[in-house]
Amino acid sequence: MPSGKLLEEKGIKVTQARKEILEILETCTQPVSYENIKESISMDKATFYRNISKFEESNLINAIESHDKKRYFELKRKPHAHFTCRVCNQVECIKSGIYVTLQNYDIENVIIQGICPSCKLTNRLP
Amino acid sequence: MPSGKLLEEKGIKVTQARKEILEILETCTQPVSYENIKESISMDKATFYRNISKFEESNLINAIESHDKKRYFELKRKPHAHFTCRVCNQVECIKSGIYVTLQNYDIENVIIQGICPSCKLTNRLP
DNA sequence: CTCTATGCAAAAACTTTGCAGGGAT
DNA sequence: ATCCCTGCAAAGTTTTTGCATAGAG
Repeated sequence: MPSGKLLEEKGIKVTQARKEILEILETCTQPVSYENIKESISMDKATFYRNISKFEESNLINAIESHDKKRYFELKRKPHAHFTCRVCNQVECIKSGIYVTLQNYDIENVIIQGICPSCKLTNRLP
Repeated sequence: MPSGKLLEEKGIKVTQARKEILEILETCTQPVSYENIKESISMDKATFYRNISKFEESNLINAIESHDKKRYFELKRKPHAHFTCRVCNQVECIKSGIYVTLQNYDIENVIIQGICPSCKLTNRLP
């Protein structure tokens, strides 16, 4: 979906900065931090974070906190879980069937922490 | 278990500060941040965090990142999941049966994010 | 005596805020 | 003209580091 449409649907004013952020998020298959994209986007960090906040309020994106104290963002699409590796700090989407329910709670995201296969194999241990 | 014993077992030198941290962690039923306990403990934050790092290396504790960008710590006891509320930011242990497995990954913790029953009821919405 | 732990102050890292200027309607 | 967005710089928050002193064995 064109990013302008997505914004209009949510009643968010369409600006260049907002379209750029959404286009990045639509392109990426994994959640990204500001650091990940600051090279490929011409935008001040204040603008980035202010717009991210707006997107969060409008329920457009998820934020995932990693061990490295950065926040990683993704478009809300199909619900799925995430894995964060405590060695390499990467955040990865886990599409395979993980279903969690908790009575009386609204569940918005599930984050699994541990060591990813690649770090296990190469013995990049903590 | 007396906190001194726990330290000896792990080959960590026993000090007053370390015993105090462990005693707090043994007392608390939910994960705590430095801010949670800084009133009830007479210890510099540098000492606190340095010892927390040591405990993490020795696999004595878990750390959970919350939406508020603080880290919450707990003794490693029986494996269990955690819930973090994105409204009140509290971290809560979930004892009920949540079992997650992922081939080739080492899973160390599961964090469920969303809105807790109390915030749902009182409509303390984001 | 030696080696590690502690406290204080300063640094670091990520995110947020204040403010003035710009754009869009 | 008004309202909100943007960029820059400065502030804020949590955690880490440097350094001198204190403490344990």
